[in-house]
Amino acid sequence: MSILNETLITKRKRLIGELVEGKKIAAQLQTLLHKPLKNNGSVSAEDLAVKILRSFTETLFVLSSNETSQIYGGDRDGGDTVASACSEESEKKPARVKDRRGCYKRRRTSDSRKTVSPTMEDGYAWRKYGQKNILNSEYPRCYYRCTHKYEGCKATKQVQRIKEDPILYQTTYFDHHTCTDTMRAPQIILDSDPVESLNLVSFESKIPLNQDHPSRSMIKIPSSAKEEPKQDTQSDMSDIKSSLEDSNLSQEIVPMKQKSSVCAPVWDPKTRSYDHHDQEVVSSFYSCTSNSMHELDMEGINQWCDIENIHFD
DNA sequence: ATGATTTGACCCTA
DNA sequence: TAGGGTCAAATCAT
Repeated sequence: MSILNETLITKRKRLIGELVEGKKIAAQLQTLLHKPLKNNGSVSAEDLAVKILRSFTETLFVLSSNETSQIYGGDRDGGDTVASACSEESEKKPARVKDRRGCYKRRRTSDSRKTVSPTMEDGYAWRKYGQKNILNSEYPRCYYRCTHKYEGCKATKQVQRIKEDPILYQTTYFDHHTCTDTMRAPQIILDSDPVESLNLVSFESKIPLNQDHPSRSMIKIPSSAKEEPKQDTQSDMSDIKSSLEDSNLSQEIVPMKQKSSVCAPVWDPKTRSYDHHDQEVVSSFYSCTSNSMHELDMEGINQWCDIENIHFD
């Protein structure tokens, strides 16, 4: 069996595993939502929501990554690793190194994955390390690296607003996260845009998933929708609800459960993925255009997305 | 005090 | 050599 086939099978298994896990946790969340008072606190609704979101993000990440980078792990000739040798050496050098010659190589574009999204959030913890004005670009390009760089994770990304559609961000990812799940823990963020807030939920890693940690969900109260999202406001799930109410968004929310009808969300391909040739590879990121996500109809979702019955040829 | 962001300098590559 | 990617001191935020 070829390496390519083995990789595809591994990828499929990972996708199925993530989706099945997500469904399982969603079912737990459903139970919890129906009997919130009987929960003794061993697992919170937020924990479950966080796990679901992490599962979806992993799935989307696998789908949006190209085969080549899956196979070679993004460093097949050693030329893609930017500043890796430099960072290793810099740990030994306490002061600023003036001579940075040979410190890094310009990365190649062959192992990049592009996405276009109304939010910069993607479920990972990033640290900004630079910003540049780009020629003929109206908006600066921001450079991020994984928060866990010094633990060995080489993932980086570049984010830039799209000139033609400034509410959208084009994100280019380089390398893959090698930081483990124990390093990652999503935080729920509702996008700053009032409408997107209802439809797009993203999260970023800050604390270990498996740690017994106080609630760290966050919400962006709709403010200036044009501002770049900041992620420093902590609140719990009740805060999210009250925030929505405070921001008058609750008036726009239509309960999802409507009599006996199965209500499946309507997905809008706002976010697209591209390979390094700018060819659209999969419409893997969708935002829900329905304003009816206030109450989850898990039965409907189960029918709408029978994950465990997915078969691959 | 600690961690994140800003920003100018430095360096590499097309 | 210009443009783009990264570093790291200074600054800001918590």
